[in-house]
Amino acid sequence: LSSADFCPPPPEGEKRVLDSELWHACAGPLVSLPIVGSRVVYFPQGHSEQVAVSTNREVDAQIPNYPSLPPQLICQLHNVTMHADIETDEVYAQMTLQPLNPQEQKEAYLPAELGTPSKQPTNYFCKTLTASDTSTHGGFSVPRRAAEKVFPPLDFTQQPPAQELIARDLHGNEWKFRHIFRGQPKRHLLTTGWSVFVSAKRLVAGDAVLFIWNEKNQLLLGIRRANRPQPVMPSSVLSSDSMHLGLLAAAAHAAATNSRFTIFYNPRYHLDSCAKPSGHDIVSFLTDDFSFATFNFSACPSDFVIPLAKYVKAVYHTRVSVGMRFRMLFETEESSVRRYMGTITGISDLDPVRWQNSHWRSVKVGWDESTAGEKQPRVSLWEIEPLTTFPMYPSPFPLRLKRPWPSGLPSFYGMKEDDFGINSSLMWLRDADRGLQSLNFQGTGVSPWMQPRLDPSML
Amino acid sequence: LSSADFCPPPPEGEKRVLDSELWHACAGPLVSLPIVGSRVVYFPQGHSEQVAVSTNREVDAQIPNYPSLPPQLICQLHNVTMHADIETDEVYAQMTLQPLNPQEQKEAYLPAELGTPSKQPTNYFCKTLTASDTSTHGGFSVPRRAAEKVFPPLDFTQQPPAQELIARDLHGNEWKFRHIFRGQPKRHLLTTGWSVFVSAKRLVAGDAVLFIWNEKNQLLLGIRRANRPQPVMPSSVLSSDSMHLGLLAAAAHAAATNSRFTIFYNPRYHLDSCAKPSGHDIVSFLTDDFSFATFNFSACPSDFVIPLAKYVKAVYHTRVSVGMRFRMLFETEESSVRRYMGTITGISDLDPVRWQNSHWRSVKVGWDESTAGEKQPRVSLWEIEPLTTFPMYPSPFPLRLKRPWPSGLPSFYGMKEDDFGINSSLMWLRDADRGLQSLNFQGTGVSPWMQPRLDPSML
DNA sequence: ATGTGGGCAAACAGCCGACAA
DNA sequence: TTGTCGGCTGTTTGCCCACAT
Repeated sequence: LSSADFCPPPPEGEKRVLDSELWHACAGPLVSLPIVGSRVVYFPQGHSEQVAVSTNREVDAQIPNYPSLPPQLICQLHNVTMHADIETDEVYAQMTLQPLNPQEQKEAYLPAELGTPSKQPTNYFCKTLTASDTSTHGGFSVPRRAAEKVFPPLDFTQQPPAQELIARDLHGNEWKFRHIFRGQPKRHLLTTGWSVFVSAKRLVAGDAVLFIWNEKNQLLLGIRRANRPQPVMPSSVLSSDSMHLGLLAAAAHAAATNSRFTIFYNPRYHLDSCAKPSGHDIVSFLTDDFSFATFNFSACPSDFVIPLAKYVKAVYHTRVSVGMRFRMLFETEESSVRRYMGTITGISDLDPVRWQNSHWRSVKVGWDESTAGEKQPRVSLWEIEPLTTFPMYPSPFPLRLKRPWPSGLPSFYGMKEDDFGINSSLMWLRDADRGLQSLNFQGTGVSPWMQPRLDPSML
Repeated sequence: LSSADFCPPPPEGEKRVLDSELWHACAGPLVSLPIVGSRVVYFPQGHSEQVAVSTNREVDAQIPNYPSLPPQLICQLHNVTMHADIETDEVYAQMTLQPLNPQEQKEAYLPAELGTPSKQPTNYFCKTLTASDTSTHGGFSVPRRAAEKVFPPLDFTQQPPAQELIARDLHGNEWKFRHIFRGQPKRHLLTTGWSVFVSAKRLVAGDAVLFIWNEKNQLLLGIRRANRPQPVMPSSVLSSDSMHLGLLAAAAHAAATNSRFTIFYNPRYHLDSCAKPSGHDIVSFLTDDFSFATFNFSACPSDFVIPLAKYVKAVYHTRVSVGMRFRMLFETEESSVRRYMGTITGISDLDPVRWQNSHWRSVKVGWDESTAGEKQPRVSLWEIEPLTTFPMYPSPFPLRLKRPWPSGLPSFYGMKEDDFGINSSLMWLRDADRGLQSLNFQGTGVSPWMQPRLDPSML
């Protein structure tokens, strides 16, 4: 790191604010963070999953339950800070949550709390590094369109045209590169300075780099490592069991005292590593669907902190049932998004012992494409976009519900709804969740999840 | 790492057993591990301290107490495994502990449970690397005596005498070096292969390397990094608060259910980073001292899992008081040990709120040497070796005790003691601890710790 | 006894266009 | 359009000894 091509970040005060645009670009198009000040739903179960992945250990069955800890906590999101691992540049976020008491949950909140979809920057490009790019033999071959879009224009009166680029990474470090247009045929290359960057970041072929030209005319530089087998280390600080206990204890304590607690969210640990989905029967089923143009269905595969509005909409305002077809967004190799289609094959608790009646990954799914064998066989309601193949209003038949959906509730997010309407909806939500947990369906022979809809008036 | 001088470890089954001798050599002469199967005392408070150091965060005052969790747990040590960080080679140990119920604590145990002092290997040497050693310009200059003692003898009929050495590190990786005896004057050098090792381990001048020639005629190779400012990263997995909660919850749960739990012990995090000790009054005081030749006082500065026998001896069979002089072992720069002297300046709770009546670092001390300004101002009873300047038997005066030390108890570790004697001692120990916790000294104007001795019959 | 530095040769890093996919 | 290669050159690595401490 002693090369002149690398400059440490300027002091610039105690805490430097990490560039949000770059963070999101590195995190990928599917990762969105809830808005500070908004209400979110926190899933200890999902958090536990992430800790399990990051410690590379499954949750020990010995770990006791916290009976007072429900599967989800409605929280106020007090703070979100974006971070990047100093060693690996891995992005993660720190969130401060405060569970809301019933009184606070009643208070009105703005419908805008759904969260802003992760907006990928426009002037950017992302290239997966080739063997030549990472070899010490040469520099970095810049795709032509990328160079023309993202880099400052070269002075073509020079022979050869060249300039010095200065790019800033997530930590604010500056990297200098010689950008030259030469060769036969002509091409854009980064030469001097490139290998210093590659070795400092320990990039290998298959990793990707990412350049952004932002509104302030700054060049930003990020990396996205390939999904190589995670060399997750067993932490050496705390046993994975203790970590799980700590996560649960922190949430339970915060819930009991309505005090703040802090969690780390690592978007990298989304990535699959799940068993193959079982075979599925494709059964068509009818439903209605309260879709609003403003809703963003681009769910993050394993977000365990999601906007409350998203949760409410998915759990209480969307009817799903076995056999129903759906779409879900995934990130492609080229860091764009595409939809995969699948069919719901079951609705049941992921962990009936520890997390009964949790909505976390309660939907068992089968994927249409054979290449989807590595996708999760279980998703959460808010991650999928049910397909509506029939007219939405009115619902053709009530889906085994004894009575149709209570009027007034579907327009939960309607702009014309008065405060009382919103409050009553929230109260109902709370009551319904409470009812779910106290119900015992044993002996009826049918799991409550097999019913496409739980009407609170049935309880 | 693509050099031919490095070989990955052989498969050799699923789990490779790390070389104990090498681990201890890297950990240093003061680090000893309790014996598997023995009884130990576990201090959540000390564990918490280590987590605080490793996460670089102090314990949040908001963290709730676990009222059911005493400051120390008597446990059976079921398993100890030695580990080394795959990135840094930092050594640490994993221990499986099981809290004992009162019945189990009564059962007889062997006096040998004090633990084996860390036996540093005999055929070894440790050298702090110079600028020349770590420069790319040359190799490694081996001290003459070290080479003659640890390396296989060279064939001096060759000109120059040379051989290939193969050394194995903590992970079982093999490193090949050319060992040559040349130069004017003649000296032992490691040339080819050395720089690969230096760069792979990221060694810098000031770090130390360590060669062992063991009984199986294998060459082992370890490193000990200099105490450079720890670049402790904030984990990005779990918040430090949650970690503390997890640690406490794991211990509390294990204590409540008498089930096993797992902790990591990192001898590196011993190293000071404490505030300067306050000024101290040197007050001489008299005491007696039940010293046994078999006892090992080489305490590890911050072990939070210590042999039960060591705890019992220090807490119940050693009288300490303010003003008393003591010695304590420390590791020197050259990785040997030396004694520092000091004076006890106070005895009180380190954390009167969270950990009342804990023996953890209950002794405030002042150090004789001015260079000792960086040493801990607080130590635990079992870490120090009180100096006996007066005849041991009988005690000149009873130190404000209403009655002398109960007969029979001092010979706790005596070989002639029958089972009943041992059992009654343990029962008394338990009762005494319980009594301590239930007592309330408020209003008496004197802290219980200010009394040099707590006689259980006083309670 | 051992740390540092000059001399020197071999290896590597790294810039170039040629060529092919 | 862009990945890889041979050619070429400047820099670094690394082995040797001299010399100083």
